[in-house]
Amino acid sequence: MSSELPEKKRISESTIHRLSMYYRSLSLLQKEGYDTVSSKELAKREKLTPAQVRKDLSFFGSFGTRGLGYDVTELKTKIGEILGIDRQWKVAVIGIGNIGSALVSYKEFSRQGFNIVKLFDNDQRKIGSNHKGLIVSDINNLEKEIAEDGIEMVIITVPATVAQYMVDDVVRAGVKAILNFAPINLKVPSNIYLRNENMSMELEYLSFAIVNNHTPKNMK
Amino acid sequence: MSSELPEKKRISESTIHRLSMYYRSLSLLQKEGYDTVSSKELAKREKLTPAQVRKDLSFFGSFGTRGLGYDVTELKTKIGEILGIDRQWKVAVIGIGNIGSALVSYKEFSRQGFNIVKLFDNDQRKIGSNHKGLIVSDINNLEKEIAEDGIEMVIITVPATVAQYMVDDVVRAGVKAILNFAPINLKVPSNIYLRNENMSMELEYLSFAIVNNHTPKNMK
DNA sequence: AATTTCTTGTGAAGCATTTCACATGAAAAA
DNA sequence: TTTTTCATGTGAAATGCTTCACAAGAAATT
Repeated sequence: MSSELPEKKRISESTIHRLSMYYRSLSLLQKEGYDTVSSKELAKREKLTPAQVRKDLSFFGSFGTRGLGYDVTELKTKIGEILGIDRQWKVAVIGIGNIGSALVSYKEFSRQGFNIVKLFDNDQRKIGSNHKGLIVSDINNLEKEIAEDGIEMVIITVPATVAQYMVDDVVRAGVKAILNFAPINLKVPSNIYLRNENMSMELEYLSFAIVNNHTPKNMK
Repeated sequence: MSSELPEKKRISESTIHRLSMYYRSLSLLQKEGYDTVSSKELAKREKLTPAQVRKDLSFFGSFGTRGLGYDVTELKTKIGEILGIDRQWKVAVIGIGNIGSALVSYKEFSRQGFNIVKLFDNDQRKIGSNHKGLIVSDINNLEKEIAEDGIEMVIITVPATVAQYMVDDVVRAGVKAILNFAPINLKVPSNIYLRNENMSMELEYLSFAIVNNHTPKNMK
């Protein structure tokens, strides 16, 4: 006999992004001293509709009180659990160039529980150097060190030409998710999560908007 | 008598992002020596469906040849025109901290025609310093210098607490579009385009995916 | 205690986006 | 030249996402 298959709710990417937004608004509301917040207020702060807020939350449960709204601290905790940021994540940065070293000092990451604990580069001049208290490791030890440290997420900021090799290495090392800044389409096994961060794309969107006098439904 | 109102096709954000992707694939195809490409091949490279590719392009015209596909160079040119990257854009970076100074050296920007021509900071130690051949200006001259140079886009990489002031300044100076890295919701007049780049959000998405064993339709 | 006010949670409706499927037409092959 | 193959462009169908609208329930007010 087998247990029920877990119901696979298909949550959209947009919903997850909005959860991140709610989380940030709730942190602010907390600081501002609010105990409760309505979907209306939350929506206003994030330029959304109240229905959207309630629908997003409804995928995960009922967190509010009718007539009153949501308890700020409680909802923040709940969303933190849903997003998996109620814990600390070990993250490695691969490629300590301009972007890579900027990310090492990026406060928002650690604030959300993403702790950069290891840096890698292939440049002999960089290996051994200190960035914010971390020593840059040789990229040749990538697989071994990632596996040893139990690192689950990596950020890839190497040139496009070598990014795929890095991916292959970290996948072998047991990494579960990759945030890629290299402007290239990487191949990963289907059980590995990959996101691409492409900052040029955002400027291209703006360029398109200016040139075409675009009136979008919602600018992100 | 008045001329016809221009037909306001509502192009989705997704379509525009995919155009950026096609553009990049076409650049690569060009380098690889291909003269033509089918929607099938383009789709394969970007992990999309051929129908999606054709539909996206169809919003802007008919660029292909039946039985043959698209001329690589011609399509690339067309998409470049649509995205408005068939020209050079002057961009200023406001806030020369970790992220800001990394972006100054970010090659992808200039490669797509986004030229960073001016840097601003409020820190006396940074003002006057040289980054990749550019001298950091005093943020107090923001409005004047942006207007003088005819800068249309700015990238904001200042702390969240002061970002709104910067926005107000550059809007007065006549900037048309803003790419914001500060984790805050900025207010802009409705004729100004604003995009927010939030790198933590991408890690949060990955975190969610790992924790919930998420199977998304399309990981971006 | 009864009434009013407020706000959630959620099916259903309304929109938007993606995919299907095929007529059309160009190129390649016979 | 004729036939076959290939691949576009596009209405229509399917799917997915957002908004509506309201019953239900909790708090505040009378």
